[in-house]
Amino acid sequence: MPDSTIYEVARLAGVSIATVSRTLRGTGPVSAATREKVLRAVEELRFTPSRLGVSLAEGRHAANGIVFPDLSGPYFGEVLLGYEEVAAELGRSVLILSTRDRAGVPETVKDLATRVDGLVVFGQTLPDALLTELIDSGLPMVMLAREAHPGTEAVRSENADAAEALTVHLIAHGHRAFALAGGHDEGDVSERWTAVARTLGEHGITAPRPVECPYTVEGGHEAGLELLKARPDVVMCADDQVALGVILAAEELGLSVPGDVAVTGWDDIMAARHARPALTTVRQPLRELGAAAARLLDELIAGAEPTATTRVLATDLVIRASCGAHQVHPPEEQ
Amino acid sequence: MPDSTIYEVARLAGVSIATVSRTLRGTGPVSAATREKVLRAVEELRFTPSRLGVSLAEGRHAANGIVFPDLSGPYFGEVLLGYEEVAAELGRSVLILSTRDRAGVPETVKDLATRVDGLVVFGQTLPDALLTELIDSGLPMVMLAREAHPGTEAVRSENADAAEALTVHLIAHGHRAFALAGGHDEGDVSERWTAVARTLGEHGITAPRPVECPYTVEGGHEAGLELLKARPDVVMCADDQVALGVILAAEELGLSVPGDVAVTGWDDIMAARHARPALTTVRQPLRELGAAAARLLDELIAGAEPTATTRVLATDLVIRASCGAHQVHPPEEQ
DNA sequence: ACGGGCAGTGGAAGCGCTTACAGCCCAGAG
DNA sequence: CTCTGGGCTGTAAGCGCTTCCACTGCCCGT
Repeated sequence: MPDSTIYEVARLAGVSIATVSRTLRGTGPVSAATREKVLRAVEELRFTPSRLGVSLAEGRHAANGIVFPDLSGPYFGEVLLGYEEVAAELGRSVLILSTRDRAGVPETVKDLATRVDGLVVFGQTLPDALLTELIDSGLPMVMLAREAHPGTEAVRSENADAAEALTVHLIAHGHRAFALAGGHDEGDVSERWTAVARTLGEHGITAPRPVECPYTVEGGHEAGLELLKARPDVVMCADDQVALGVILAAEELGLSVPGDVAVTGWDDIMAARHARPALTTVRQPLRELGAAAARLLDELIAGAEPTATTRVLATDLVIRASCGAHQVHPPEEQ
Repeated sequence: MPDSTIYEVARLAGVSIATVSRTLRGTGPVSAATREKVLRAVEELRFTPSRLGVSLAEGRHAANGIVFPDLSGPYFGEVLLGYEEVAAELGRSVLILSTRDRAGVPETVKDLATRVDGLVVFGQTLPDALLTELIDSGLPMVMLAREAHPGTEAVRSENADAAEALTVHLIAHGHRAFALAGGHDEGDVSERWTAVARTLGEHGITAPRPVECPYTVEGGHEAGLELLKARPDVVMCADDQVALGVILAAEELGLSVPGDVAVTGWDDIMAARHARPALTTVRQPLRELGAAAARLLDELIAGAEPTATTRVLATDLVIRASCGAHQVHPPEEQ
């Protein structure tokens, strides 16, 4: 049962396609009688305008894209959720593209770009050259979890202050031998490590070099086994998953957390709260991140000039047991 | 800088748009010299064919949709990842739609339906009437985590056998007073409860009515507070998040898990492994679920007749500490 | 009684592409 | 030296919709 077209509706209603279009979109005047005929025909034919036709004529897709590396952890999923929700409110569909471990990303992204009115890209996901090419093509873009590129808007969550606060907290607990798990030379994580290093320096402690590892439990586990040989007082981790892996490694090595070694994460994923020991971490407003990106993109699509400004969303330090602050909290609310 | 069209390329290359199209798609013969001219023009104009034009002419979108309730837990994210990966391999984009707590779902779904060649729908997400309407419209559809609807294909993971095995395991551990957290009258969960009830019956145990609750940690927490008043031996939960909530509730009530009460989950999400006690659960092949759905949908789109068959993917019983089997496992691999 | 204005409608030109079909030209066969 | 058959290319007809513009009556004011 092939979908009916506006022509069939027009014929059945005995009017022109122009009138059908006007009736359905509420643009231009249509007499009550005609409107009635058209609606009856639409009903009978179960007519739904072809998106392709509409988009081609309107010159817009009414769809947004988003590019992210992965969806495995809770991080991207939450952001995506916030993004999709706002996009839906704004009447736009959402096309997704995951790049992790995938070949042919540039081609796929370019294809995606032809299907949307604008694109949100997670910081470290796309090579700079590709980014520039997309921007130059005039596609509205917003960057997530990274500083704005010229010609874009950006939104990320606060890193430096929280990192400093966390570091100060750890120092106050008497920790001196720091280890950092999960390195990266750009984006959110590097900002945090920079702030950590500065803060440590201010307290006369030499900052260690972060140990590279994938942002997964397994990655943290391996990095942990390596790092813990040096018996640090505390391992600060790039994210919660890495931290969970480090805790696992500590258990394996017979080290108690936080007794022998403290561990901290970042993000405050669900598992952080249920881990034992519960994870000290920094809560990011993940959903708001996605929502903000969707709104910024919408403005850009609506014609706003890109200002290359980076919005910064506030984060919260969440102290739990894994850092050695033994205080017990009442059950937390969602 | 508006994108250039095939007309401009044709003009610049001094040929017709038909030749440009043939050159770019590799359909029909084109002389080497002409090809060269065209490619040079394409290069110079940075021409990319408009997806809209192509799709309208081809009569297909080269895009798939997927409808799911939420992306908060790890469950849907993993499935989505598997889906998107396979869809990308098949050269199709993915449009997503989340329905959780959202008004106007029918309209939004219908809009989505006009943008894709086929749709994957999670079981309990859409009302039956809407489902039927979509199927009747001729849209290829596959159901996820639910029995096939007439006119569709379906894929879900095994429930009954695993539920029975889990129940038998718990009975063997001496548990007799069962409680069930997280009810639902359709889809995966109800299949599990049915199998649990049957198995309990075969052992002379009367099955309790499942207590309804949202499939979240908070939902499990509340249900747990309620359920645990009756001091069951074991609480079987609809999924891992609910189980984590129940464990939280038990802690609050001063009950030790699994000492005073055993708890089991379902899904084997990441947090299940890192919870203390680690959660006994059933592992679902989430990514494979999504991948299988994508492949089935592709066949349907390619013209295969829907058989209303439900594929069943195998699951694994994962015994950890929370059910009272005190054996210690070596660290698990991903 | 007459002209202006406007509500209501249809015609037709795109939007950017694919592809059936027809035409042209040239080499090789007869 | 014709004739034929490819190889290559262009023309044009869609694909389904929006919207500008022109046109027809009809109501009203004067």
